[in-house]
Amino acid sequence: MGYHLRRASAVFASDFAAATAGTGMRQVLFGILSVVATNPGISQSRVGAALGIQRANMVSLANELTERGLIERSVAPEDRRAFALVLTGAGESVLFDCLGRIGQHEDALLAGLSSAERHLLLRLLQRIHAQSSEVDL
Amino acid sequence: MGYHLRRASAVFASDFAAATAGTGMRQVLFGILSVVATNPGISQSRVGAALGIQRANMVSLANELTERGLIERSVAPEDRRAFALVLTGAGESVLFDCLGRIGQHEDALLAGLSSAERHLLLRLLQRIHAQSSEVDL
DNA sequence: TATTGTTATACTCTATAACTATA
DNA sequence: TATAGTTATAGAGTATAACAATA
Repeated sequence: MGYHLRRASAVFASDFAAATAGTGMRQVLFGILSVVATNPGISQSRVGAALGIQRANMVSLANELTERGLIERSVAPEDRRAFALVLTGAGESVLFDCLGRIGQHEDALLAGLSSAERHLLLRLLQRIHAQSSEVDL
Repeated sequence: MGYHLRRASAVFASDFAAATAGTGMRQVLFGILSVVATNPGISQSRVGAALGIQRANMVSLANELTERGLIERSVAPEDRRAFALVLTGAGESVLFDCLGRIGQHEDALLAGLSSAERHLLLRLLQRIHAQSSEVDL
């Protein structure tokens, strides 16, 4: 099972790269943007916990998104150790653009599966990684 | 879907590491051993094509397995450019040992899924990555 | 004492280009 | 000319340890 998950995941990963070519997006960055979009004001640590990214590795990723003007960091009022992350307008556009591109490509990849099979697959995968996730957002 | 595949795959990857701790095995190496085991005499390139590993990256991986005494390389009689790979006795033991460990751990990870759900998940994953695979062995 | 963010570091994985020897 | 294996190299992802500021 681990093997097949690994291979299927690799197929989607290279498809992601093809779908978002030219946008400078990567799977990790896209994941961060998504989490920040649905949880405005969330801290770096919490994003990392949700996505399985270590605090130390979140730093350069958050720097990258900040330097590109896709997110903004401000000191969290209730905890001055933490940064509150929010999407900028540009960040929202990039996220929206990528969601469209990825949706199209994923539809093509899943063309061989019926709608019922897709939903089933999605739910099974969720059940697998939900067990092991620190935080669910 | 790409996101959930990525996360589920990561869960199995870290479980693989835990299951095989101390054996020096990694997912890539294990994959190579498996393919060589079921296709004795296969060439490095063919292994790479089956597993999605580039020729250039196969070199150091095959070196590593050879230096550990898990596989043997011999010049292929019908094509002197290629190496024919076979498992050594030690390679078979390691593979067998890891298969046992991984089986146990995967059973635990999939405890929440019925037998029917596991088979379904496996078949759906196979159908996804079979489309994009160069070689099926 | 614990946690947030940070720096530094190292290892694995992956991707590309150029070389050699065989075909 | 095409392919198998090789070398060198660079980028991305991930993991750990140690530090400052704040809780």
